[in-house]
Amino acid sequence: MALGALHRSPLVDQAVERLREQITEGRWPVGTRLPGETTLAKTLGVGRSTVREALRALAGAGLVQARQGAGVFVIADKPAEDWTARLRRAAVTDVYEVRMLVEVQAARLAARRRTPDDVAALHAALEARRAAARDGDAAFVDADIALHAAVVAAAHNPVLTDLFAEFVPRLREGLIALVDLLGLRADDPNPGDDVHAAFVDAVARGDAEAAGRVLQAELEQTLDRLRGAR
Amino acid sequence: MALGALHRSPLVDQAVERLREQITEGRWPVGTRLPGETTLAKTLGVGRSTVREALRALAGAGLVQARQGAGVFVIADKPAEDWTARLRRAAVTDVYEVRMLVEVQAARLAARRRTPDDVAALHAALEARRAAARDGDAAFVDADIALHAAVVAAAHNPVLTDLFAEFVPRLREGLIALVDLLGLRADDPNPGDDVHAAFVDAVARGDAEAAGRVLQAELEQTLDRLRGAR
DNA sequence: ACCTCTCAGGTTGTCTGAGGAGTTGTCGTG
DNA sequence: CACGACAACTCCTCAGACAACCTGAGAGGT
Repeated sequence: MALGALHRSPLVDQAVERLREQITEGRWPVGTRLPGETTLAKTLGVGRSTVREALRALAGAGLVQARQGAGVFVIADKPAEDWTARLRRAAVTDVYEVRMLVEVQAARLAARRRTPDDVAALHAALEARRAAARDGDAAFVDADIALHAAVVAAAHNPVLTDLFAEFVPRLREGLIALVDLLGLRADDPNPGDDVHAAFVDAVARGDAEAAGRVLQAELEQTLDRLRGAR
Repeated sequence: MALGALHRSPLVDQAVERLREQITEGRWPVGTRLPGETTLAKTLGVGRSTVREALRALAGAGLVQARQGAGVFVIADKPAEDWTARLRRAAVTDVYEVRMLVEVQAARLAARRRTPDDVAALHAALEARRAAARDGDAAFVDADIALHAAVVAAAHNPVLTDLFAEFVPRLREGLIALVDLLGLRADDPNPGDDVHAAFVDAVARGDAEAAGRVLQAELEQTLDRLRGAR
């Protein structure tokens, strides 16, 4: 058997495949407990270590979760769900609105938790945004987003930082289109500089209230423009 | 050591974390070979089988690939994981904090946009939460989360709704553990009922300010408890 | 009848030792 | 220089042992 295969695949990989199939096909629905390792070893015809490694691989893929003393449980039945693709499908205004909700609160947190390093990074990002005034729309939007990302980073919550990062590609798309469509930089190549400076200053001072208020006003204005431009 | 849960994490998970870090931080760039199993076992201070399982988990996540006789090679340096997997790896407190930021703002939006149908759904969810006071901790937490999800839904932003849904599994886990650990329902089987009622009322009245304030106070209290229970 | 405690059985977690199978670089030989 | 044998490395698989842990059943008390 398997004469045609150039490489006989390791037993672990075969076990992973067989287990994954049975999970996606609903033999073990989400929430149920899998048979014990020794049982699986017998039914699959392999050693217990092999079964354990196969289960680890599935755990790494996010399909199962082991709880010592209790068993191995199915926690998902589909390989993955791409959140960035989900955002791409959504309306820009919806994405931007959520970004606003998140970032305004993040700014409040940042004003309370920022370190001297954060403040330095913020000022550097503000300067970079000014320097990008000479460049094209894409580069300017990138610098703008980098400044906002620096604020979020100053909140010191890894989940928050990663969440914002998820939004970046879609925001970038929408903002570049907006700048181009409305000619926002026609007369002033560096729009919103004063607002951003005031905002950075509020975070640096630790004034959570002002930081949230200024940022919300700025983002709401852009959101209105996005709604109008649709 | 406090990898992010309320229980001690297994050695395998710790090994996975340490290896993942070093990969994402560029110590072993894409394409390079990792040290051998025995070497890793010595440097990580664990047994060989533990290292093997950790490597399997990373392989399942798509970060490395093993070739018999040759070694284990890095094939990607960024997680490429879906968002729920990311949340599962994060600290409960970090996840909860972001949830708080998002939901407080969502509540403000909901107070402005809620329809009569939304209000009816909110009242139904509140009743369901009261009815669940008789049930076990898991059922009660489910009812509680369902109420909060109903509020987010009333904001009428599909991205926001889906985002909250991503948080649910991790929140559920953490909250059930918290309720159990602190015995929150020991004397009162329906804790926080008055606060939730006031909150639903504020949204129904369209009082965005009150809705945000009440919810923030409630969530902050729980967050403090989570931080203390760690 | 209800509650609490104990305990036994089953489960995953971890380590060790032993071989098998495959790859790769070295080294001697022509 | 070309080539084949080979040794040293790698991962792969199994078996066994013990520890840590969870769960449910049953004993015992209230």
